[in-house]
This record gives sequence, structure tokens and C-alpha cells, in this order.
Amino acid sequence: MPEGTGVRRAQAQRTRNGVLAAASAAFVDQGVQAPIRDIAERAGVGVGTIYRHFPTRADLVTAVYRHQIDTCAALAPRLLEESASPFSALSQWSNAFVDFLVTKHGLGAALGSGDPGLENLHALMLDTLVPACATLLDACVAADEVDPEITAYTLMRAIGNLCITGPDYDRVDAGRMVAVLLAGCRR
Amino acid sequence: MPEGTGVRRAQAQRTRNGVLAAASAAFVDQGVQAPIRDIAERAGVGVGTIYRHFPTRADLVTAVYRHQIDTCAALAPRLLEESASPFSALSQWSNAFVDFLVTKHGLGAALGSGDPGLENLHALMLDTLVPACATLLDACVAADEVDPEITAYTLMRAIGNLCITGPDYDRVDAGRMVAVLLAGCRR
DNA sequence: AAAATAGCGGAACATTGTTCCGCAAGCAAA
DNA sequence: TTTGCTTGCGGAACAATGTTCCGCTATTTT
Repeated sequence: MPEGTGVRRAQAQRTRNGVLAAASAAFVDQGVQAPIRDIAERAGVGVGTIYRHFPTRADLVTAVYRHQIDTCAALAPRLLEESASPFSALSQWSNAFVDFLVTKHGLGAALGSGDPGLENLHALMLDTLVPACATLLDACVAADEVDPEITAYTLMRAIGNLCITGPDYDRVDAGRMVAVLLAGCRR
Repeated sequence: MPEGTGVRRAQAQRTRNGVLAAASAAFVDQGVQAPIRDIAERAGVGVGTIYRHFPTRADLVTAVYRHQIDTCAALAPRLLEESASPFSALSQWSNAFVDFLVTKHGLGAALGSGDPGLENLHALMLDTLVPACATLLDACVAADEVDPEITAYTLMRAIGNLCITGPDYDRVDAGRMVAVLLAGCRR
């Protein structure tokens, strides 16, 4: 991490960014399961180079989406402050989360699959999103708006699963079902 | 299908059953993604033999679970008759479906993944389970117990997704979330 | 200038779904 | 019965994909 100065380091950084850009584009076109080789070709590098920067496939996916995940998490406190009720904030935040998941082809499925190679991604989502969700949920419970049985992790996971879309179950359906789920949480 | 008489045919049938048994056992141990080679070894046959009987992986999975799926579908009309209210029937039927999914490691994820190789399985579940669910749902709508916006397919799919379990989200959580979802459907 | 090393490209390896081919044995025709 | 066809089978072979490994180049260090 201590970015040693020098031409080489700078070049490496450029390569890394190129890989991230290529991966991002590939994920849009082919979903998160885009083959590493395709990404390497897009980026004009060898596969070894990708693995040098990102030890595993999940690390690459993680790096590509980290910013968006952080943004989503940061949204929670703001919504809580601005919304009429804690439940309304939770509802709006869920919508943001759904929008994030649903625009990333296969991300939901990848998360749900339990693929051991995606542990990192899973961990990241959990570490940053669960606390954010917990904040909202706690506020809802405090206001007696939702069943205290429901945990942030379980809710996040359920929402994530509901966002696994396909040809006959698209983002609209996912959004609707998440809304139904939240309605069911309500006191 | 016209079971030609003869020693060969009988042997083939025996082989087929052996494969089904081996697959069933392998699915319990390793989940539905158990490699074909493992199943072949368990059954004491070559991989070619498996493909002779089941053109694709999904056909094998389908064959293994077909009976249980049919049983589940057949449960719907009976519950509708015996239950106090249509919604209660729907609720009980959902529990049965959840139990089915949740005991098959990875089945939910496989269904959700959109893996093109599993089209057959997907189609089977849809063809037999969706009509069963629709019966219940229609009764609920007629009794004004659930929102008519909800379609059988969407509900099935949502329940299926909620049943994608993992280390930190198990069958208990899945059952709870499905109950919450149904509560949200209620009028 | 020589030696060490970071960064890179791509061949090579492992796993898995699927196809293909040759073989053994039952079955039918001669 | 003998001969040739067909069924069913086993496993090698192929393709796709994640991942590791090795040798090369050019920068950095001594």
C-alpha cells in the first residue's frame, strides 16, 4: 500500500485502473460472471496481470463495486434524518439497495450462490451495508414500526435474494416483492 | 418409452435407477451442483452412461426431484379444502414448498442463477407448481385476502429466491422471511 | 555497471459439463 | 448356428474457466 514512488509504480497503477475499467464494462455487458480472459483481453493485458492486482475474481468484483456500496451505506443516516418516519427511511434505502443490485446482472445470484470464491464480496457487503441497515432498523424498532425479531443481516440477505432477477422476473418484480416484504415487516 | 422387452432393456432400467439413487445421495451430500463424475463413480458407471439416460445435468436433477415436486403440487387443492381460509391454505402450502427447497442444498440458487443449462428444471417447477399456487392465490383474491396485483409466478419466484440459504442464513431464516412476505401480501 | 526485483504476458494446470468413439453382448435375419 | 446390426456402456477427449507458475523486460538499487 505505501505507494512507492517511481515510474514502475505509476505504470502499475495505470494498468490497475485499466483493468478496473475493463471489468466494469464487461460486467455491464456480460454480468459479473464475465470470464477473466475476456476482461484481460478488453484491458489489453494478460490474465496474470489481473491476478497480480486482484488475487481472486471476487476481489476484482469487490473493487469495481466498492464505491457504489459505500455510497449506498452512506445514504442511510441521511435518509433517516430527512424522512418523515424511520420506516419511510428504511423503505427508501431499500429501494436504493434494490436499484444497485438489480442493475448488476448476476450480482445477486453470485452473492446468494454461496460460491466460496466470493467470500470477500459477501464480507464487504455485509461489513458496510449491514451496519447501515441496522441503524435504520433500530430506529424503526424504537418507533415500534417493525417487528424486533427481524435482524439487519436477515433482512439484507432476503432483499438481496429477492433481487435475483431473470428473464421472467425482472427488476420491477424484484422491487415490488421487496416492497411487499417490507410491508410484512411492519407492525 | 415403449419398454421393449428383453434382457438389455431391463439392465438399462436397472442402470438408470442406480444413477438416480446415486444422484439423489450425492445431492444430499454435496448439493445439486455435485459433479457428474462423482455421481458416476458412486453409481459405478461411466459418465457416458449418465448422459445416455439424461441428456443434460438438469434432466438428471429434474428426474430426481420430479416426484417430490408433483407431491407438492398435489398438496394445494387438498389444503384449500381442509383449511379454514384460503390464506391459511396458501400459507401452509408455502411452508411445504419452503421445506422442499430448503432441504435441497443449492437448488434455490441453481434455479435463481438463470444458468441456461437448467432450463428444464425451471420449466418443470413452473409448469407444475405455478398452476397449483395460482389456485390458492385465486381463492385468496376471491376472498379478498390478498392483493390481486400478485401473480403466482412472481410469488413462487420470490419464495424460491428467499429459500437460497447459506452459512449465515439458514432454513429457519428462510421460513421466517417467507412468512413475512406472505404477511405483506395480505389485505 | 551489475545485481535485484517489480510488473507483466501467457502457457500450463485443475475442475467440470458434454461429446465421441470403440467395444461387448443381446437380438434378428439367413 | 452363424452373421451382422443395434443397444448400452465406459472412459478418453474436448471446451470453458478460475488460478498458478515461470521466464522476460525494464526499473531500481547497490
